[in-house]
Amino acid sequence: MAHEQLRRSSRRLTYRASCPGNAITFAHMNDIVLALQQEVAAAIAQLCGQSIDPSKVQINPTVSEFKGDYTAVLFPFVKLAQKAPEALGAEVGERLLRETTYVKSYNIAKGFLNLELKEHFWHELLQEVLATPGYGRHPRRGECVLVEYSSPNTNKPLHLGHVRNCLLGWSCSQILDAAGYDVIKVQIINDRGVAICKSMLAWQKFGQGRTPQTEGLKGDHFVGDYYVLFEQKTQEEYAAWQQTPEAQALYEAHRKPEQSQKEFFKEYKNRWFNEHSRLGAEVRDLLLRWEAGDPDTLALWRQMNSWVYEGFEATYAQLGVCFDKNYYESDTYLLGKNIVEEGLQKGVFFKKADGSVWIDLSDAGYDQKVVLRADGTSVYITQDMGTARMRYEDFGCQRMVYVVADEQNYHFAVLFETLRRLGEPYAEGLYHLSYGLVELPTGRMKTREGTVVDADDLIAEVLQLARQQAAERGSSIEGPEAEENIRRIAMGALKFFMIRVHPKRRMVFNPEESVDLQGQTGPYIQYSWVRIHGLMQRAEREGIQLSAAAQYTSLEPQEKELLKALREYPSVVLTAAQEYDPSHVANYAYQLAKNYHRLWHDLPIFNAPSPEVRAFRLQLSRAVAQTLEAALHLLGIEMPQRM
RNA sequence: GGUCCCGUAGCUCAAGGGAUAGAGCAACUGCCUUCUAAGCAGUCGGUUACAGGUUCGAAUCCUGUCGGGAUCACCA
Repeated sequence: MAHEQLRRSSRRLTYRASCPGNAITFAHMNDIVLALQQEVAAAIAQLCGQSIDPSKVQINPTVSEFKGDYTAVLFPFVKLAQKAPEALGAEVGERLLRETTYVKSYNIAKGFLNLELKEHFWHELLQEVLATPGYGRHPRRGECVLVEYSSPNTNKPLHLGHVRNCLLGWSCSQILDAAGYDVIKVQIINDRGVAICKSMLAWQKFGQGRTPQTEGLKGDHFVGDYYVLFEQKTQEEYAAWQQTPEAQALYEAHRKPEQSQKEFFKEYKNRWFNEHSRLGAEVRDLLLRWEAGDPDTLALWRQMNSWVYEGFEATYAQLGVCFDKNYYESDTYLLGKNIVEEGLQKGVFFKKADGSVWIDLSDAGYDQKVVLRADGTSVYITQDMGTARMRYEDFGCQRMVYVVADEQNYHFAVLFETLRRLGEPYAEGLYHLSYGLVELPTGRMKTREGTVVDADDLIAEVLQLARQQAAERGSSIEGPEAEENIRRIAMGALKFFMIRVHPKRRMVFNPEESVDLQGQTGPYIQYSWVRIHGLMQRAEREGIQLSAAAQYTSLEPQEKELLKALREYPSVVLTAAQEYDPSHVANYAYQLAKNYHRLWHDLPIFNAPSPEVRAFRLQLSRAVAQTLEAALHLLGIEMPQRM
């Protein structure tokens, strides 16, 4: 099957249009940016005599070249206030000094009003982070979101593309959960059709009763091997057929000018398979028997699929993903016909002379699409309509997210538009989380060329790399704990590598270089956590009191940077949820870890010059560790105890 | 050909319309007798594909051009 990952969207369904949650912008209380926005808006409003929307006031962290912590951008208001930027800044700055309890000083550079905050603000911020259980998690909204991801075929093992799909789907689910939604995770398993019949037939003919157990193979690989074997045998049959007089005659009769025999037969293969191949005929026969419910065929089908599921479960367990419900194409492939009937009655669909049913989306920039064949059987989109409604009936989710590669953008655009015209109640909440294919440096992965990167192989390789690096470092721990640490590091590296790039981007994976463990990586972030973990253990051992922290008054820039980063976390989660984009969380965690590594290097923590500085830095470290752990948890990355 | 997506350092990627476009990798150079060097710091590397436009301000928004990809099945 040409498309391993059966599913797809369009950006025309923008978040804003489809997401009612967008209106709720929860931020934790006393947020400094919200407060500054309001104060600045009020100050400008007073100056120019008309009300200003606080959300239009842009507040940024001050760039390092200037003195200050946060900067209000005043350019947009100079015309309104009819003052020079500097004068406007001075008036707003003075008012902030007067009216607020937290602004210590200000300075103006062009239209930028740089604000320096008083020390007590930083202490309060730190205490709030520490005192908020699940800091960064948002209140429950009582709204349900269903996320579909993975969507495997049962004729072969999972590959690199599925890994990206699973990691995106999982992290997106975690992020939506943290943003306050009730998330249902599902997969649709493509368990029927020609592909699995090929594996079945090959096993029947050549398997000689072998099983995954007798061969010592994972079930999905075992079944996949028969799929490959089928393709090999077919190729052999085709090669032999090409030598026959019948084939030669066809070539002479139908060749295009200048077309070589090789090119001709390459093009002719599908037709040959359908019209001449003995194996092709047998597969079609098997599929017919499956559809007729032949008991032997169904028994074989169940047997082979159960082998595959065992294998999938093992891979999912390695990836740390799971599902609340599985949907099977064998259950859903006949669905949607009643919807077609409704659509005809509503006049959304129309019937052609041959009896096939269509929808005309040309006014929306799409084509006419068939939704039911002339013989009354379903097509892909019919099933998807049926499945969508089934899910809505199962869970009542107003929003459903499909994590599917971008090659299916058109399909999902059409599906969503169709459901909208049918007036389905969840239609506005449909979203296709469309991600770019993972490519190799040589281009797209191709089954036929044997360039598919297998998921299990990939995981094994990264594990091996992490093990090797741990050995080189002369790890201080051994046994099961060491192995668990290595597993977390390896998977952390793999997951961060896949998630940190924007979903929509195609990404290139170079198996030669594998996955880095240094630099901008998962282990880099884990390492900063491990450092803190070590400090905390020591603090506990030595019974260090942390209550003196508030006595510390002259904060270092490195400390403020960390606190500013901590403040951002809840809004990062929200943005990631709104945009269905886990890469925001990944890049945030990296920034936070980077800031911490710098502080670690620049400033003594345990050996700080005074007990209150030590207490403050330990508390700050704890807040960073807590936030890093929470952020990585959203990506499915666990922390090793030691590195 | 129509539609959609993408084009940022040699490579892999960041950057809510905001100040001098940032990281990592690769190459070179420093830093372990102080909390773990899977770390830190430095050097090198950019006309953000190109041309216009909008704006106080554009990698970001608009138009066009060029380049890459996907898709345009009564396949799933």
